[in-house]
Amino acid sequence: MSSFDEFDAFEGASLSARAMAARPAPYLDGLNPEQRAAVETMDGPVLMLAGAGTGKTKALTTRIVHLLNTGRARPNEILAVTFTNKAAREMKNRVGGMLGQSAEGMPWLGTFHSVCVKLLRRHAELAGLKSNFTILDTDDQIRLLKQLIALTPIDDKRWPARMLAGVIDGWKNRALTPDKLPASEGGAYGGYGVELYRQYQKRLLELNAVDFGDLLLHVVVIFQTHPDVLQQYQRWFKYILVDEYQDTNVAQYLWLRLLAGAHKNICCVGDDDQSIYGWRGAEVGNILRFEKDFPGSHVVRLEQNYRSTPHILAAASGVIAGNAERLGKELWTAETEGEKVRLIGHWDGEEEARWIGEEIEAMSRGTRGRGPMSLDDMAILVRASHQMRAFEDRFLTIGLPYRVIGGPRFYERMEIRDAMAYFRVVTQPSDDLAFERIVNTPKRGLGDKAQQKIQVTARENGVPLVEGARILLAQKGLGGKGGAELAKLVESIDRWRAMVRGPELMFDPDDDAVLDDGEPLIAPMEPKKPAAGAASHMELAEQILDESGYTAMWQNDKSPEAPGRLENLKELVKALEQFDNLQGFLEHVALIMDNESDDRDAKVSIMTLHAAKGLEFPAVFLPGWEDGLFPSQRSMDESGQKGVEEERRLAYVGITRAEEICTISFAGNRRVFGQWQNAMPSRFIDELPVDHVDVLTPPGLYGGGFGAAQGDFGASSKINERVASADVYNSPGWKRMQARSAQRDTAHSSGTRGVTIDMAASSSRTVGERVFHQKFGYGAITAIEGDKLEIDFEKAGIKKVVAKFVTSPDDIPF
DNA sequence: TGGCATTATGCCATT
DNA sequence: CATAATGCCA
Repeated sequence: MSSFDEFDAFEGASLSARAMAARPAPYLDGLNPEQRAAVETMDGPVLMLAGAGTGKTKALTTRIVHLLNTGRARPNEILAVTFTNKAAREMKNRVGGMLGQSAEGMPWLGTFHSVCVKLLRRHAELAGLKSNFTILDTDDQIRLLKQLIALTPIDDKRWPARMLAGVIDGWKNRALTPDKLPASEGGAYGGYGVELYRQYQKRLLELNAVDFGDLLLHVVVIFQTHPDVLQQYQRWFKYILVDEYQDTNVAQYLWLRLLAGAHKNICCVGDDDQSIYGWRGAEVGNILRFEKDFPGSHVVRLEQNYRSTPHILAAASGVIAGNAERLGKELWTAETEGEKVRLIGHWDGEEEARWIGEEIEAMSRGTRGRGPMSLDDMAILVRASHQMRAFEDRFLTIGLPYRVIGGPRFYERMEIRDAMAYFRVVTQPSDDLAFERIVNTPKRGLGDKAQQKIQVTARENGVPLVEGARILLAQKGLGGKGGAELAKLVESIDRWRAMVRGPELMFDPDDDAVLDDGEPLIAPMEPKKPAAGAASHMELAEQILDESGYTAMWQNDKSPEAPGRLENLKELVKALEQFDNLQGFLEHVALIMDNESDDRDAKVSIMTLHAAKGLEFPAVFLPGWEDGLFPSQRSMDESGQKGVEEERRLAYVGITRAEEICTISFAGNRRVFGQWQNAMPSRFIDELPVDHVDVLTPPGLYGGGFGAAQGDFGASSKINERVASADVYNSPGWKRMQARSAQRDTAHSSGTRGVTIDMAASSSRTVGERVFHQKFGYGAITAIEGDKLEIDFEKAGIKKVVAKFVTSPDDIPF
């Protein structure tokens, strides 16, 4: 029983009686009028437009507490969904803190995906699954798709499986099942997209597996096709809260609308200016349309910012004002003090990293007029993860402690995935993908040929691969070393499977109980089996890794990373401790893709702008503000003006992370693909309101043009102090910047090292460029005449084609 | 079948 | 430049 059940307000009271029992609500006192309105407007649809730093989470958590305190709902009758585990965790902690007890009693507070897993486990059979289905990761997904593509005439060189995965994901985000796809999608993936999608879904069911998109999609389909099931949940979830509503995709939107359809007690919190996930299917339209979707809704605007100084807010506002479709919010603050946003240009990316490193050291020593600052209070927010390297390199050489947030994830490491595949083979008899992964890892002399035989036998008999292997062995179809090894493996798998703790429910019946009229929420369930004693899942895990020879494989490996991998495996087994069984752990890993490092040492944080959403730091560095990098060329190519707007929102998110000091920088030259390119300052820099910006003069730019050779004042702290305190908009730097943006459209090159490519010219074709043509395939441009290109195609020879029929090799020709 | 060298390709962001 | 994928050879 959860601690919430002892919460005295609920004891034996009927809903109406509970509702009337008004209790003191001291927690409301700390709220401003708007926040208070967002909390107290409990019935009916509410849209909370919450700008950055306006106390959104506070309002949201207080609302939950208020719902509980006024007896409107019991803890397990509130559905609260977020996008990230971090957000869910924070909400749980804060609600728990306000109530003075653990919030474990809120089973339906979680991410969209984790809530959907719960729902889907209960009703798996309605989707053609068993309740212990596996959640595939991207790797498995790609591998499966590759197998299916191999059965079609499609050339997977030209049409990579990755792309198909993206296409299918897009469909799932829009809640489109194979038979609901509009005819316009028929041409996707060389005309085979729809059929491959259909087969992929079929194969997933056979494997008793789902991918990420399926978690939402299956539940939506179940709700749509089983009104009785939907109705139960409509009644069960008395109040619905949604965080980051601007990030919802079509599937999530439908899901919410279905669940809120009856009582419409739904409170969506979001900020259209922070919608930065369009590329993964988020529809800003959802939030823009809220009032139409839910007639009679209350709209509350949280605009008072408690985070940043006035200059930082003004800079952010100035940038975001460039966007057209906005619901319109203007952040304001009661604060009056504060530094302006700092802007500085550098010669190249390394110089930028060096300067930021020195700046951070200066701040942490407190030599900048303010007291010493902890490294924990500083962050570098980059547009693309590859930008992180320059900083890592630099910080390693100067010994500046840093942490990369959202870097390579623990659970994505090879050894962890291998180990997990072993666990999956043991717990999931039909998990062929896992079996394929481990059958020859460590090497067992089972190469392509042997694996093919297993596949064929399995297919002929219509059984999973492990069983296929068993049959193959019985038929003496595989001799020699490989045969003996395979026999040993199958034997081991049998032994491990016998040790797995017996079957049990994959969901927790305590999550809900009975509806108000006494009707059980879902059909009666088998009771949970008592915990088995002897062989714990941790021991089992260790045994599996040992007996399979997997541990030995790394012990015998003399590569430098082998010890680290063994260490990771140990950590993996240790992590098992927190779970009741292997299945539970596998699910955790599939869903919780973040690695919280609990190191206590102060470190600078390096992360992407996307990863920074929801965070704040006293000092923020925003490097790499160059056209093509930020806004990213790809985003602009793919989505045009809409792309630029999303990038602009990203800029807004970045600036609003800063509490006191915000430093934007750009570099004139940057190495991309091992080649030097020169770049122009980001168009967003022009949009910064001059009155709120300090232009710093970079070291190395005294005298001479922007591209002039740099002086060698590099590490001199004296110079740095001068630089840091420079306070002239009329500085050479600023003028130069203005000049540079004025000549934006003029072709321009000024490099002194290596090749320079003018980024502004990249929209048109150049001789020698590699391109792709729908019909002729790949080729290189040999000549350009007006809008016609002469191209030497690899397969089709030299042809003349109209320029608009060719694309860059990595673009998607639909 | 497994190891190595060469070659093509990619550098957006995530549950 | 760095890695994944491919092809060749022992």
